[in-house]
Amino acid sequence: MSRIPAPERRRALVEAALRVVSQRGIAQATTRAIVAEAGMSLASFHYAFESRDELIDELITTVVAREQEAVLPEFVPGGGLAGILEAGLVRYIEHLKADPEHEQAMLELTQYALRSPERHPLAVQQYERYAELAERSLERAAELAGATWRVPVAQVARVLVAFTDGLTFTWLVDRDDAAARAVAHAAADALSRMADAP
Amino acid sequence: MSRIPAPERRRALVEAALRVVSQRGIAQATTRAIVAEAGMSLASFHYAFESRDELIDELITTVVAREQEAVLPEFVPGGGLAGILEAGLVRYIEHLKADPEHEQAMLELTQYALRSPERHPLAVQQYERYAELAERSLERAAELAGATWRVPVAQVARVLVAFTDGLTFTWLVDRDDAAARAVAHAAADALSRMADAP
DNA sequence: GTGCGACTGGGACGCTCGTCCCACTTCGGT
DNA sequence: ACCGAAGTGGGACGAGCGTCCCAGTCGCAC
Repeated sequence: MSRIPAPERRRALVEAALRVVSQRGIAQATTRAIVAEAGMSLASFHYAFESRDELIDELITTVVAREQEAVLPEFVPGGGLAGILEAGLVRYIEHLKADPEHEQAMLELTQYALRSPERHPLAVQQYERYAELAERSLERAAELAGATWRVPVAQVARVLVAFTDGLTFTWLVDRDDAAARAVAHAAADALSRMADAP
Repeated sequence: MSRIPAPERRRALVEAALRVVSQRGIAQATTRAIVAEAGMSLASFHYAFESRDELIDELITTVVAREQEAVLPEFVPGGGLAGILEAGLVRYIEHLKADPEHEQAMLELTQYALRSPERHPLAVQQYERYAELAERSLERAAELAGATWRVPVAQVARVLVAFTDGLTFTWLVDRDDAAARAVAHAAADALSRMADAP
């Protein structure tokens, strides 16, 4: 094995861990499985990280920080605010269908963090980040539609996050695209009513 | 230990397993933890069950079959359909707050089932059951409000399940009651628009 | 009361887990 | 050229896991 400085190795291990969690679940993300995925020896793991817990924590923070605005809204001519929001959610569904394992991994990491008191803040952070991204999308959508939010955007954002979560979870179970679109439609409808049209 | 016939022991073990999963998560629900919770010896476990997997499967089916219509709607004078639905969802929030660990356990069991191909059908069954319960609640709500569903109720039910799931998951993370009520309000609003008032 | 099948308890098995140790190799600065 | 620090590899550790075995004990039918 070629020599790799520790910080770079940390990054490689985090990436490998994400792949293992996505493909096999967090319970199967053992030090040995991660190291095998990264093509390293077991000793390298504990040279780069104090413990498995330290890696999992870094995995969560890394992956949350990297989260993109997946549902950045685009203008839909004639659709109004509801149409723009629905189009955004439909695009999220496409993203979900393209990489279901990633979203499943996110959900699993959240639930994992929820189980230990010292990791709970990580889950809260994760959802604050989601809310932040949702907020930006909602502001952009209102701007495109020429509408203004009647309710504080931060509050609307939390509703959007909850709707997206439910959409994701149920789709992961039943893989029913039509049902997901129905949820997207209903959610967009509900959200749009929290704004005033110009 | 007094002598207990195997079928009864199975039931006791399933109950103990549910308590362990609720309190400590499915990863910690080891055979030893479960028998300790049930106050039995380890050998009794494999006298009643072939394997841990068999118990987990039975735990999931048991707990799904037992699921109640938690959000059975009541008439809310002057509220209309949206009001009735929102009241039902608010009652679900109360139920969630009263026993968060149980709902968390449900979510965990679903995600666990999602991870192995032979268990995936259990998760699907679980959500079919949820949809069925949601359907009955929606029919009852429409009846109380004197409204009729414009969209097939089964389809509305899936949207309700998704909304409830999102509500549950996000509340488990942030424990924000106000945000949960906002989601309930928006969800009820969206659902009520899938029906025609009389 | 006696026999047999149902049930019990303790201990042990083989395996995998996270972690650690230590001899070894490589690299950059002098 | 060399020396100390940085990085590597294999093997081992103790603990915990699911599962199994087996000698023992109970209760019911006869």
